[in-house]
Amino acid sequence: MDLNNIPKPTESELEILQILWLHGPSSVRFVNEKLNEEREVGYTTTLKLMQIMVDKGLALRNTESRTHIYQAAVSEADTQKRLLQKFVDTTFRGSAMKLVMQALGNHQASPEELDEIKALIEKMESGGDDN
Amino acid sequence: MDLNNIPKPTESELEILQILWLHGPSSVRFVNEKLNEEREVGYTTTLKLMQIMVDKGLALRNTESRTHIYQAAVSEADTQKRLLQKFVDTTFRGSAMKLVMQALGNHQASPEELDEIKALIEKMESGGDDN
DNA sequence: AATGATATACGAAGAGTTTCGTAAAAGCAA
DNA sequence: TTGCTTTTACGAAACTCTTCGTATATCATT
Repeated sequence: MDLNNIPKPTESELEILQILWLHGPSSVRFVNEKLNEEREVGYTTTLKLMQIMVDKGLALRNTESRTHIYQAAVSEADTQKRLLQKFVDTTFRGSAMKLVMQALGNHQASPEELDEIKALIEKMESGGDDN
Repeated sequence: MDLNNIPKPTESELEILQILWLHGPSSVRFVNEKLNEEREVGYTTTLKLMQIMVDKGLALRNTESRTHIYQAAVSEADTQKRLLQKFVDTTFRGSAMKLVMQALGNHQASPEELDEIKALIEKMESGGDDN
């Protein structure tokens, strides 16, 4: 696959990335077991997906030992940012604020979390040009 | 398609829904022209998609005149809510607050918008159970 | 060495999505 | 009526994603 220019991960690939981000470099077996805590997936299915991810540049693998070790090749924060951008565009016509309001309204937040958000807003309102 | 139990719209279907939500009941030609403001799409491609959307229950159509008129069969708010829920789960491991923080950080908001959010937070902090 | 377990490689089937060519029907204009 | 345009209907190709069967290689155990 094209070095540089890494594509958007699919649903299944994102699930695997979540595991790699959370647990660090992992074997296919480990990832497959984690996936199977959520839903049934065959071992070779997971293997194939992870091989494709390497091909796409979403993951790297170390083939020194017989059991190959895979790791994420894209960062969680960057990926979230990219996917969020696209999601805001397609689902909220680019209005991040509408999304924020929806998210705040739908999900209940703890007082601590709300304070965190308020703090961020304060910061944005004071030094409110850059970023 | 199954009445009731309407599936999640695909990317292309969502694009079309956006147009229908924004402009109300529309002909295939109109929708196709709007789509072509963004990217090149053939007329029959748009037609086929819209027919499928009727089949899935995502859209309704009036066939009284020769030019059929389509309208969204699902509301914008409900759809956004559904898609947001799924997006939070898959991309932010269920943490709506992380998503909110990201969205606030990435996109610049006007003071008015920030105030709106603050107002919502105040409301949540006072009467903070229901909703 | 032989057996069994575990790993990767390969390829292809099946489902869903997107695209569009072609045909048929309906309306319009000369 | 005869053609030209617009519209819908139909079906299939192209593409992507997911899944898994089968083959092959590697390792450990006896």
